[in-house]
Amino acid sequence: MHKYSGETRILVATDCIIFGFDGANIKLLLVQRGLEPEKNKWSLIGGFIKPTESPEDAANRVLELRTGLKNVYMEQFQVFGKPGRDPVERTLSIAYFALIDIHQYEAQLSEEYHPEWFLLDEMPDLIFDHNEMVRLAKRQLRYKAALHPILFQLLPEKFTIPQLQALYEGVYQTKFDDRNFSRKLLSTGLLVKLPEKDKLSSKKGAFYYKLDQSHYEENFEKFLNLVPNPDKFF
Amino acid sequence: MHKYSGETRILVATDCIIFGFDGANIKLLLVQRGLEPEKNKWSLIGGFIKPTESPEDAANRVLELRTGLKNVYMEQFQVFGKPGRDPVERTLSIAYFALIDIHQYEAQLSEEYHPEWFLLDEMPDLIFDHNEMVRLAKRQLRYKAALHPILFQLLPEKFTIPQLQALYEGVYQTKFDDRNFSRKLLSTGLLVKLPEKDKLSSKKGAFYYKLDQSHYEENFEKFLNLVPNPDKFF
DNA sequence: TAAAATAGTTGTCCAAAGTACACTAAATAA
DNA sequence: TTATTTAGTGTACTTTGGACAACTATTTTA
Repeated sequence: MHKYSGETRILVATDCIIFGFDGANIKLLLVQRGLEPEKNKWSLIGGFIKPTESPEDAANRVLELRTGLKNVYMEQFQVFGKPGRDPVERTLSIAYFALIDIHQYEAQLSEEYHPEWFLLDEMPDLIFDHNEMVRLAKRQLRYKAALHPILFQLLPEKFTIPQLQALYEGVYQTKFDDRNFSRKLLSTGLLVKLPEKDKLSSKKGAFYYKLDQSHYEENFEKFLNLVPNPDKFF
Repeated sequence: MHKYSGETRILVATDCIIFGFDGANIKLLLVQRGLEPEKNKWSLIGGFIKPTESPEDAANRVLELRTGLKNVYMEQFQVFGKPGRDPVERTLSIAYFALIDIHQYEAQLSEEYHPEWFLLDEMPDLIFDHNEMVRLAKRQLRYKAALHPILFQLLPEKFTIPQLQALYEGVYQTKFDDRNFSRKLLSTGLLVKLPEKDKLSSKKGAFYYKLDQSHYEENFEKFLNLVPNPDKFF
């Protein structure tokens, strides 16, 4: 089974930084660690890679196991591998980040592991180097969202322009000009206007939009500029 | 020593996609694999992680061991971890990409492992999934170089504007307008003009420039736009 | 019925950046 | 001295980005 001789095999885990949006705030999904050391301390959702699965498969399996979540937008983020990062044993972690619409997945959240959503500025201290992972993932989210339309992954299928703007404003912790924002947004051609309105959040009501899926996929790699002066936020 | 029980430890390697520039062409540094299977077939520079070193340390150690190269610009790129990617044994590879000035490091290249530089379009077939790694790294290079001034890492300390332009044209396989290119470039404030000229490549001679190092480091994260319509190249 | 709140459109002004192309400058070679 | 080659600047036009004003529309509440 060990065919390359003289080399050391090490434990490899995946950890997932899960960003969610509930329509008003951006949150992070955490669980309480189930084993010693640091049992019951808060942590990212993670677990070890099995011999027959790819890291992507592992990340998805662990995510479903611990939270019940499936078919979630996820991308490989970064490897954390300093010796000593896990005090128990040398462990390498492949970090992923995921973006989800909190309401859409609310029902699925696992009873067994009771994961909880935390506001970004009300987060508990995390185990190991997970605080650092989160810090870097937040930065990465701002970076990538300034270039590509990934934040749509945080919204329900139908959403309003004010909702989308609130989301961007949450990510960048700033206000954008409504008029310029909606003008830019509509000019991308990414959105399809629906006949219905959302009447909950305002008196007038805001029209729902959905993504033009094929246009979205074709243009995902193209640069977008919904965020003014993005580099000042990193 | 194994403290988390019931989990499988796996081999972890680093592989490095090393881009070099010799003043005219972009090349890739490859070595011939020293062990079975696929012995003597061309491969990226890689090796296994030792128990006490971080992945970054491993990548640097392996790079120095196999090529003699030290203090090279390197960044973490992507993990390749599909089971079966190495037919011998499950191996996970953390891929890095490195950028170097070929002439600067020419003397250091290891005799023992005789690595060789290949033009991108004259590359031999590589072992395992290394062809795919190279394909993705080329794409990543184009992506990142469109946003940040990383290509300077491929040039000697003193370089001319025409050299730099040739480099960009090599990366994007296209021609840029000389006049606009140099004007954009100089307006970044990244360059310091030197009193000497390079008289080798032209009659008039082109002034040497060097990087304003502190300005470079401060602005590394800022977006730059030396490449017109960058997204058409991905 | 009027005031208030939010959604959404349009327009204007200004600055900065992108692009095309003509031109000048410096050195060498014939 | 003149032609040639390559380096680098200038100029004119267009496009885009961003700040902000004005106005309309729709519904609720006082």
